[in-house]
Order: sequence, then C-alpha cells, then structure tokens
Amino acid sequence: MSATNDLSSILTDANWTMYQICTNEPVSAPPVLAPPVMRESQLSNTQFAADFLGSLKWYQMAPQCWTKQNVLEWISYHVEESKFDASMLNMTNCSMDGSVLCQLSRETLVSIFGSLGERMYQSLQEQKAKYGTDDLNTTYDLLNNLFDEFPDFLSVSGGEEFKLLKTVIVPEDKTNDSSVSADRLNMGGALTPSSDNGYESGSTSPDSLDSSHSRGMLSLLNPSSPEYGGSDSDPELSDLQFSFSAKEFIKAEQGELKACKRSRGRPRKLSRGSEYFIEAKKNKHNPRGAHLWEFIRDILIHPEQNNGLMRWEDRREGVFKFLKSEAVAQLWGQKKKNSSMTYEKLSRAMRYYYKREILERVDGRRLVYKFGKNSSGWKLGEVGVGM
DNA sequence: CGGTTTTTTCCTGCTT
DNA sequence: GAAGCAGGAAAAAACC
Repeated sequence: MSATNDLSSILTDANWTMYQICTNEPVSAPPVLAPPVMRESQLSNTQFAADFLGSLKWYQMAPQCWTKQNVLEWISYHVEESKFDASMLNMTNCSMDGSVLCQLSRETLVSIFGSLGERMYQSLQEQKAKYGTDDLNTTYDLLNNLFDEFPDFLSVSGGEEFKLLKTVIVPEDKTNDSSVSADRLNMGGALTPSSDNGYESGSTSPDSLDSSHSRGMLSLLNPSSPEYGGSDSDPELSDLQFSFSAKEFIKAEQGELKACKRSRGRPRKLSRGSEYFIEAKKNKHNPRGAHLWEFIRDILIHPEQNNGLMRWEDRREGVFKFLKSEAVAQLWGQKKKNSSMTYEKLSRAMRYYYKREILERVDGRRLVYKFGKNSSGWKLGEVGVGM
C-alpha cells in the first residue's frame, strides 16, 4: 500500500473516530509504553534489531529515525488530537520519512497542515529535544518570532471568500474516496526543495492559506495593549513536553464527555495535566491574555490586514460591523484554541460587555456594535494608524 | 486556596 | 425558516 493510501486510511479512521458523537471510544493517545523487552543475546541479531526498531512507535524514538509509517502515525495522532479535518490535507505531501520531515521548516509544516502545522512543528521540536538533538532555545526563538515572519497571511485576493478551518466534518460516507475532499480543500502545494530549509511550499494559492489567516491575524494584535503579550503563549510551548499519560487521560475524558448528553452550562473541558499539552501555557509576559474586545479592536485597527472580516461604520464613534461573523468567531476560537467557537457564542460574550460599558448597544442593526467608554485603544488619537 | 472576573456553552424567546 | 439579538443560567478557566 502506498504511503498516501496509508495516510488516507489512517486519517479517515482518525476523523471517523474523532467525530462520532456518541461513542465511548477515545481516540488513541500515545500510551506509556515500555519498549519491547530485548534480551542481551538478541542484540546481535540483525533481524531482531530491525524488528525491534520497526516495533517502536514514533514517540519512542528520535524523529530523525522515523519511518514513513511513523511519520504517518505521527500525523494521524496530531490530526486526532486536534480534531483537525484530515480531508483538508494534500496527502502527497505527507509521504516522507523522519529525516525528510526534520528538514521541513515550520513554514512548510504550516503550509501543509494549516493551523495544525504549528503544533506539529512544536511536537517535532519537542520530540527532537526529548531525544537530545535539538536546542530548545532555537525553538523558543523560532516561536517567539513566529508572527513576525508571516506578514502576508491575510493578503488574499479581493473578494475571496474567507476560507475557514472546518475542524469538524463528519464524513457522510466513511468509504468515500478521501481524494475528493482533499481536492476540495487542498492544504498545500507541492513541496519543492529549498536551499535554506530543505523544503518549502511552492503553493501561493489562497486555498493553502486557510488557518494561516489566523496567524496573520494574531500577528496584528496590538502590541501597545498592556494586556496583550503579543505572541500569546507560543514561546512557552517550547517548554512543553509530551505527557502521554496525561493525554491518555484527556482522550478518555473526551470520550466520556461525548458519550453523554451535554448538561447545561459550560462543559468540563480538560482535566488537569491536559492543558499541559493541549492548552497553551500562560505566558508570563501576558498574564491576563487577550480579551475578546481587544481582539475585535485589533482586527479593526488593522484594516489592511483584516481581510474584510470587520469594518468601521463610524470610526469616530467607535461603531463597527462584523462582515464575516463566523470567520471572526473562528479566528477567536483559534486564538483561544477552541475549535467550536461560533458567532453565536462570541456574540454572547460581546453582549456581556454592554453592562460593563466596554460596548454600547446599537439597536436595530445586525452585526453592529459600538465601543463604549470603558474600551480603549481604538480611537484615532490612541492609535497611530490613520483610518 | 478561595473569591472574582471573563468567557464559554446552552437555552428560550423574540426580531429582522 | 434562517440568522441574529437578548439575556438567564451554569460552569470552566483565568486572574487576583
């Protein structure tokens, strides 16, 4: 079977497993596994050694040593873990062994896997570090500079529909040819050799941008805001290491949650230890994180980058309108690492701002809000950007 | 660790 | 009927 077919199969199964609503089956997480016991006498046995290596999972060895199958399993794991819609992947880009994978730049991974690419890049760095081959400081620096390097992510051709990361797509027919859906949302162009990073994406198609939009969007967070740390929590992700037992727990708990009908109110999200992996850790430099209204404000004050998501209706009065409400919600969700964010939920949070006078009501106009007296950073005098 | 704040989730009813 | 608005309720998560 070809690697492409392998992945297709793996990912189809992954999505199917992930998106079945009422099953109790948690998606597979890397378990705490001891490597197969190997007797000393067996060490000299070449076949045994080969078998032994072949029996190892990706999380049991350095990424440089991964086989194509290991790489596919690694991809599959992240697809499952993040509820990524695998149908978006151009699977021809996924056929590589660990040595090739390790040469891919973060940008390339992002171009292939969209929003998942960052996490995968982090995972790769962590795995390298775990096996003593990486410099965490390098990772830190790379992550720290992440947004600076993506100034053009929002530069999509005018009128282009903003393409969202469809994180939850339940296949109607499990047996469907995945290439059809892959074509529908082809994530990346063909990989082409690059002198610097080994490989880089040759794609400049807007289709390949996808969640990269959000990265661009996040990059425009107002650095002047005292409550914005700029890069959110990313730099500290380099400190993260896999905690397989914790992840196993997460999966089990997610499975349990899916198994029963949601109760009223916010559901329990993830257990302790899970945030260690799933949730970005709090950034010491960004103790409070970004608030929703600041996120909205920062989209508005960078019209050149907001890609038609929102616009000012009355700049002086602070009146603004959502043009692509669900897209903004998805961006917000991506920022908060919540793939199920919707405009409905976002708007509820917006309505809470009325009472605090961060926003004022604008009656009779759909999708229109107005900044209130307790908001700041949007007025022309406060922002050094002419609008 | 407990209290507070902010956000998320769900819901019902209403309006456009 | 769909989409959006309004706001109560409950709870998670972040903060203090």
